Amino acid sequence: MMSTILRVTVEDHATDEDRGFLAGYDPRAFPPVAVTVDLVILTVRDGELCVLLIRRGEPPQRGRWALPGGFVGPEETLDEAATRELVEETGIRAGAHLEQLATFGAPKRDPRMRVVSVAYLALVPDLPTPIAGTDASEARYRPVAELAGSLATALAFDHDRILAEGVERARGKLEYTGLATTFLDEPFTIADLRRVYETVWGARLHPANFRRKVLATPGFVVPTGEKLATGRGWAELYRRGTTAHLHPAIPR
Amino acid sequence: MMSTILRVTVEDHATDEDRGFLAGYDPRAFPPVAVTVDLVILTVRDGELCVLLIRRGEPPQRGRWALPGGFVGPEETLDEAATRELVEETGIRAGAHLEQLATFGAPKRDPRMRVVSVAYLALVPDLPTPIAGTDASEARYRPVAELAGSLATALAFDHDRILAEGVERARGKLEYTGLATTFLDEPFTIADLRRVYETVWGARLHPANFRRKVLATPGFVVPTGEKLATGRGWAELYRRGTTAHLHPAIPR
DNA sequence: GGAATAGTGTCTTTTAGACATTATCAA
DNA sequence: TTGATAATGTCTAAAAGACACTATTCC
Repeated sequence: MMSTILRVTVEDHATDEDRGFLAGYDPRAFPPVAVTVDLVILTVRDGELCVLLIRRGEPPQRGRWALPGGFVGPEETLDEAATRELVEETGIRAGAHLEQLATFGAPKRDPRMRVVSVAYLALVPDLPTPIAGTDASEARYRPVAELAGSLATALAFDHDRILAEGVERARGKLEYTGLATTFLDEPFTIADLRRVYETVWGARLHPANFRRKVLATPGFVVPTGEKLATGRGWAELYRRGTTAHLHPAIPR
Repeated sequence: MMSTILRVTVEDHATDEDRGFLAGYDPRAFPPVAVTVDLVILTVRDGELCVLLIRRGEPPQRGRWALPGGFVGPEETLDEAATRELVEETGIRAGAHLEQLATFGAPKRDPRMRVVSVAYLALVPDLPTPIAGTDASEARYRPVAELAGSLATALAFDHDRILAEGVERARGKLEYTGLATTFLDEPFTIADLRRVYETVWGARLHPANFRRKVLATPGFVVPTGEKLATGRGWAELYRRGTTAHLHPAIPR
């Protein structure tokens, strides 16, 4: 699993025999394929789970909303390409979570040519303002609930399905990891964290039991010792912990 | 998530505007990339978790052990290519589980050219005898424990890492799905199922508690009503259920 | 003061973990 | 008969679910 900080190791696997063999090798014998990364960038904003979409400024599918993404450079690893796209689209350099989601490569998913897209899932705090790129006429966070199931709001290519897998992955990850904290700006309250779960899962959680579970999990959140007067009452403030695995999981 | 039975939907996303745009489009403008599928085919044999490996009969990396795999055909989806490879290598057509694992695309992972490999994970019963393909001089199930960490037994390319991710995915999946049954021939006993867990996890499980947990999970196993005199004592026989999700998970 | 939310404590239910006992079959 | 394993039942510990209650702050 890929973590917030990427460690990239590229090894050259060629042997001496290989190098002789490779002299007579023609890469163009293979049918042309392009490899891209597409990003499902999720955040929680105003009590809604939102995804960063761009409106396509050029054909194909001009004017349709789509997931941000782009081609993988000749010297880039997949993780590097995904990180680059995340920075380009959101400006975020730290505090986000990025992991490979799945790869989509149906023959006709892009009309231009065979395009194999490696999808990545990013969880980011609400802070960032999206940045419109050169090939995107517009970039916006849009609530996932607005997009679900409606033909009128269908995304370009097969991005509806990629988004659905990303959302499902994110929902599952909250159960057994501490990644919900990556949706929040620091510091945050236990209630903030609970609202993240409630938003992503679309379900109400019992405040007292949720609090007990979170605080009983070592490394999930770190108390700052400070208190915040917010709305009615007050609340203790926390920062992100270093949680790897929640055991047992938070019941959905 | 991909299940045992594949449902493949390929859609053409081209619009009218796209078709005009595509007339002036040159796919060869992109640097050559090949897309392959590599399979981590796991089974439990003689109390050991084993993976199907082939010995490479041609360069590059001739003579090294590697995961079975091959190029994705121009008209194939990724799932179709993985299914085809699984059938070619094992002869299995039903009863196995196949899911996409992760995609590996570091620039120099294959010395021939940029190769992006979509790895799949397959869980199969012990039945099959591996089939050596045209480009494989030999095919064998080899215990995963034999391969772990030893430089002398390192696999070709980055297949050690792919294997490691496959094994870790399989271990995790046993916790919260009923997929352990796909390692077994039907019918099987609860003890057989427990030995699958013990083998994959490398840990001893409490027989009585394991039995209670499995039988308390609806749809995990289906009793046949028959009993088998096996070794010391006797045991009731079961078939695979239709379990989707184990809740709560089986504690590792 | 009233309303809303944060935090604390406790009781019940469920499930895992551990263990004892019986049943069955092979050597 | 003895030993090994399958199956059953029971006790304990841990965790979730539910609920009552107090504390604090804004209106």
